[in-house]
Amino acid sequence: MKEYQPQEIELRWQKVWEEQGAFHADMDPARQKYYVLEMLPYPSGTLHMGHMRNYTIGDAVARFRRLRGYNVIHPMGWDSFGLPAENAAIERGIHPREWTNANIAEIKRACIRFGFSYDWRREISSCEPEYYRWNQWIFLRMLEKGLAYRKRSLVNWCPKCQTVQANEQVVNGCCWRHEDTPVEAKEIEQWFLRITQYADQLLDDFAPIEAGWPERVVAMQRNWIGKSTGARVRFALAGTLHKSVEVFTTRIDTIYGATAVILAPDHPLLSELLAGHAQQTALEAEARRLRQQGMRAADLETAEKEGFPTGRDAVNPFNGERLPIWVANFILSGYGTGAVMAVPAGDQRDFEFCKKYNLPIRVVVQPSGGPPIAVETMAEAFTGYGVSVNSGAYSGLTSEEAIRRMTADAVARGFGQSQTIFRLKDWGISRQRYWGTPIPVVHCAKCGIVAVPDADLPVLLPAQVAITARGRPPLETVPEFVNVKCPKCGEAARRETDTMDTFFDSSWYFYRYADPKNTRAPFDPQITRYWNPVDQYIGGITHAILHLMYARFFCKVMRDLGLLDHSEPFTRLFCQGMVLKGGTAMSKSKGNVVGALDMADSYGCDTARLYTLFAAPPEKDLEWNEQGIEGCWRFLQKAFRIVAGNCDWLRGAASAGTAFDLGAATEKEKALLRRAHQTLRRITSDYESRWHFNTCVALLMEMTNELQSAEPLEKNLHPLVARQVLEMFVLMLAPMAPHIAEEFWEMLGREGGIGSAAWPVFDQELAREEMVEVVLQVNGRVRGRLQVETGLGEEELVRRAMHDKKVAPWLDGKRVVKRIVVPDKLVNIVVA
RNA sequence: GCGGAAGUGGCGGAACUGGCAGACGCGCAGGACUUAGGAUCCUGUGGCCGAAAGGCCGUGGGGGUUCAACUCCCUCCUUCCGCACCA
Repeated sequence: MKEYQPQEIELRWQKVWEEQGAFHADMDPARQKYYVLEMLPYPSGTLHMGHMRNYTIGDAVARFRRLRGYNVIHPMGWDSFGLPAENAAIERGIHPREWTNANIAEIKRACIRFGFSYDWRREISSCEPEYYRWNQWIFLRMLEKGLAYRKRSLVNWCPKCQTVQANEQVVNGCCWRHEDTPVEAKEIEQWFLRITQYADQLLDDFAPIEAGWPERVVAMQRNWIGKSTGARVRFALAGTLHKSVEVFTTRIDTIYGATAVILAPDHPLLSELLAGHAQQTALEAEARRLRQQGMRAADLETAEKEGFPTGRDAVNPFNGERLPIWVANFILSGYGTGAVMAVPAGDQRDFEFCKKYNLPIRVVVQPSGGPPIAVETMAEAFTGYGVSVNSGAYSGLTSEEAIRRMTADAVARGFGQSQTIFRLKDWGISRQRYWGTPIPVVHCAKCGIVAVPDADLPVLLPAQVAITARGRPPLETVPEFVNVKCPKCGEAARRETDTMDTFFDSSWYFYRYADPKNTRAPFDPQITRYWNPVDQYIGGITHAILHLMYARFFCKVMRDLGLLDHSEPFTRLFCQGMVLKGGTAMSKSKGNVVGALDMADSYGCDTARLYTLFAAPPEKDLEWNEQGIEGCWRFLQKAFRIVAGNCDWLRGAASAGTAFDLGAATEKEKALLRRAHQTLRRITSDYESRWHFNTCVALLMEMTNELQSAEPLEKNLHPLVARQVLEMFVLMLAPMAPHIAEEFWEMLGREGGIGSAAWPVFDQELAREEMVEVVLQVNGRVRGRLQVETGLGEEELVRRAMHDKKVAPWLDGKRVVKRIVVPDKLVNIVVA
């Protein structure tokens, strides 16, 4: 008998698949499409089971959908621009392209070795001009629409990356790549994308797809966008005629309780307010200190609220009261107007600040119901809604009503307006580094910023550049790149030397997969109309905000450009858990990496794939256990022995051609058919919707155990029964362990490969149990069990239950109060 | 503080709309086959009491609803993740 030689089997089938183009998918309007996508990887050096888990899940889904008859597109490509390549280049003295392409080759080799069913004809690599020219094209369309613009502003500068990072790329005040290095505030002129213009859509468009997304991702994005509705109110500057300071508030109803106005330390009005102050210089220095403090976001939690009075007053527009204007470290210049009205009784931060500096506190909202609040005994602010008090004509109104009326009055009297603000800010995409897409504009002394004409795209990234990490764009050092003629006036001009954030590249790549070779457009809208949106996207939670929000933004922009007819790029999103070793995520630096190719060498990739699916449900973290994988290895061994031991007689019996009469089936035959169809029912729903691959594997293990106990099959089973059961088993196994499944299929004498097979058809009749075990309870406790024929009537069930010899003693001398019957499952007799 | 997820044997985890808690696998124990086994097969494996039959307890703690609760409600505790002075 043949032995299970996974490496041999796997390499053979991988070759067959490649020769047949088994995973090539082409547009076919007659067939229903299914787009499965795993987040495209950044080709860094290390490759471990953590990566492979992501692709294994996607591959199981893709292969299952193919068996179900869908036209499945399942592409793979490379997010190949980016800093690590450039840093590696600096360290090793090789070109980023060389480093990147070597890594791509390595990952691709592993993907092929794991048998992932990608359509490699659609492979893309974002560092190739064929791809990034369309980044430039899209950028120019955004420029035309006013969605890309240039502005000077404070940005997050990572000293290690020597470049700017977007707000989304700053984690705990540090760069997402260097979590131990705080970003610095730097004022710099750079390119922004107006993502804020889509803030409302980014929130609202979740509604139809939300069910298919992990809750926490939706919650995180909502949180990040941070919509807040309130009012902008203008406070006149006391002692001036027309000067004023504006605040934003969500609680205009508490304005009678305002006892100060507080500005951010870098509020633009501050220098003017301090002009002429006796301690002007000292206070300006103090403001600078507070501002620096604000940048260290990491220790904000413990940061004490600090501030100082400017000596100037503002006038409450509602009652004319003069309020001192303060400066404080906890007011953020980038949010709202960079200034607030301090209402200590109604806001905990204001409360703490006013307590510390002995500013007055005035209660203006009383909770409706419950004891009234008194200033003297107040331990914390009351931030809830209630009833307005001490608020002039508005006293007695509910908070909601007061907000409505006071906002309306502020508008009518000309010192306020209702306003919605967002925490989300525009996306800064300029990077002062080399290995990225050149931004296709020219700076002309005469014409200003001039777009590179479409006909001149791509603006090629020069190959020969001296890359050093010194904080200036490396492209500046290439005269033949920088010095150009202005496309408009023809005079000498300078080319833009910043490159794009690589998140630009990955914001639309899933459209390019649909039409990867297009030389006239990023993609043909006719083709993306068929393939997109992505039906199932799979990737790590790390991109919950970053990539996933940018991609949603791009989708909406491209829709408005007339390129797409949908508003959301990913109908369903799945975030897989990490693979851990020793409790932490695998990483080269921690030395706890389980190499993908090592696993393929020692167990074969089918076992490795099966184990990653079996050891934990896919959304949970998975602790890699060397002993655990043995179980999957044994399972495949066992399955192999069963198929190999029976394929000869089965193939011989195939020509017999007799029909099988179910009526004449033995108990063993019926039991196996029943098991097969029951397994099919459960596994189909587990593959389709629940994604509990761990239970899929468990079900197949049970089926194998049952087959094994029916050995010798030749003696115990009619060949048609054995064949049906084995073939069902093979097809159900195929999405998870595709190579051994192909081998089985062939061993069983089936031709054309699993690619031409269809998912088995469920047979209700065969799945039906003839006998069931009914649990007998007395007062809810199990006291006995009963074998009965399926569908037995309630009356009869109760009768048999009460006469059961184990149940009867518990009923003895008791009065039966109630009888509960769940047909085919349980009888519960309640006695008193 | 706000938002999200989760607490089940020695371990990873099952239990679908309230109906047998612990499927499947790992590990462990015993046995079979064997020169040998780290191969394979069989049996057992939540805790306590008991020779056994059987009984009692048991899904983070406490309370509740129900004939019946891992599942629903209240409350508390713990862990993980995200955001964090957002006005």
